Amino acid sequence: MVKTADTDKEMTSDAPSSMRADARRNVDALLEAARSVFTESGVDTPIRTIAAKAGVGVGTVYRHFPQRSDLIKAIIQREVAAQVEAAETLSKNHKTGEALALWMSRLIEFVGTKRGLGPALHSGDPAYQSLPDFVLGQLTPALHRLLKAAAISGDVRDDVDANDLLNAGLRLATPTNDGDTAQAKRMIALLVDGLRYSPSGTSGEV
Amino acid sequence: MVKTADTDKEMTSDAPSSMRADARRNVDALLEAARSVFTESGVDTPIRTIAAKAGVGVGTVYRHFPQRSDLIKAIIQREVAAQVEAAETLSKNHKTGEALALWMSRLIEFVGTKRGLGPALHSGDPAYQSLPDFVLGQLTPALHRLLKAAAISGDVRDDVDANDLLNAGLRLATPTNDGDTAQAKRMIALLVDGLRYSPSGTSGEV
DNA sequence: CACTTATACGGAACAATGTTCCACTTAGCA
DNA sequence: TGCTAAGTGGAACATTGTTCCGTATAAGTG
Repeated sequence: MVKTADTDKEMTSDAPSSMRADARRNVDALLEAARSVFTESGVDTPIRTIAAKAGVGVGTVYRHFPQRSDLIKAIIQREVAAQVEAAETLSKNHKTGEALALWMSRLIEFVGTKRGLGPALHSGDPAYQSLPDFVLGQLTPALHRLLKAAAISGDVRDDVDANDLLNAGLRLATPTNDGDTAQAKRMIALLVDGLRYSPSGTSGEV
Repeated sequence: MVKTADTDKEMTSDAPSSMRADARRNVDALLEAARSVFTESGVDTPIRTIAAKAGVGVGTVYRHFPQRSDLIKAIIQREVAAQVEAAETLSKNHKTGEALALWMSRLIEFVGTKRGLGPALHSGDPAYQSLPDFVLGQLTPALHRLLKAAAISGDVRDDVDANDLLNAGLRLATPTNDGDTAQAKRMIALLVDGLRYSPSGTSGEV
């Protein structure tokens, strides 16, 4: 279910047509190699391994993707876009609160796609530095809209920041080492219930 | 298995008296060096650096602490014990729900103590492998008691697993790269509010 | 097509770090 | 004092990130 019917033309989204033919070919091969390696072995797989799988030298990898995060970004672009689109779709087909809950839950599949992506997002490792900005930058506006709509309709409280919620969601969505997502589901659900709780009652302060 | 009365003398907790004097000296020096290095530079500081700071060779480090996590464990033992003790103290001085909330919030200080400890707990890196088991093993029973008490008194719902909650808490408690804990506080508070919400639809909402 | 050149390539080379191994040192003991 | 098992230090090897540069070639140009 991950792979949708791609047109068979590789859409690398990273290849300005001004690029030399061999360069383009190598970029494509790298993306292809990285895609499979990231899924199987994780986003922290050695560069040499990816280079070998793509049949190029490491120099070529660094030429096109100076930082590891650049390679990851190129690869998860689709997933990020899909997550953003899901916000649109969900809000059309569900009540605001439910749409929000479903979108948050969908973060689990988003993060689960590439092994190690979750930890990478919060590790602070300089090799991944630009990843959080990229992901948060894309997803925050989408979540913001869902959250605002749900707040206005009264499905959830209105004192929660989209950025906080997204960060929390991404942290909880990261699967456990053994790849089990059941716990993630429960934790996300618990967090979402926090949105439904109205602090106006008793406490809520710590 | 609770720690029995530590005296305030340097309690390395890793030094059976059967140990040779020089070995004991080295272990102490290592713990001292590691403690400061972990706080300043993070738990992923190179072994060589720690060895140098302690004035020993790397072989000596590996002799006493075969895995990096062994060194970390020795160092955070106090903090873990303090967090466990806090459960006791809090439940004596607060209502059940409040005690639970405060304890969850205290995870932020616990995790914030050593730079990089949070990510290490969830990274899946084999060098830290035994850490999660160690930490969860100590903290889960404590949280379980708090959670159960709060559920019985009706302060929180009763369908949440202590392990799930602890995992979630630890993930959310991990500070952002810049060391800001404000967001962590808000996220934890939101999670705790999820405990107060009753999924059956009625009772939780006042 | 032959020639030129900017572009790209590959991989050797260097640096940082984890980890092992063993010749040498020394604490504890008789 | 001398013996021996325990402990030490750091050289040596393995892995990986990253840079650099001599070589190869795509794509124009005449």
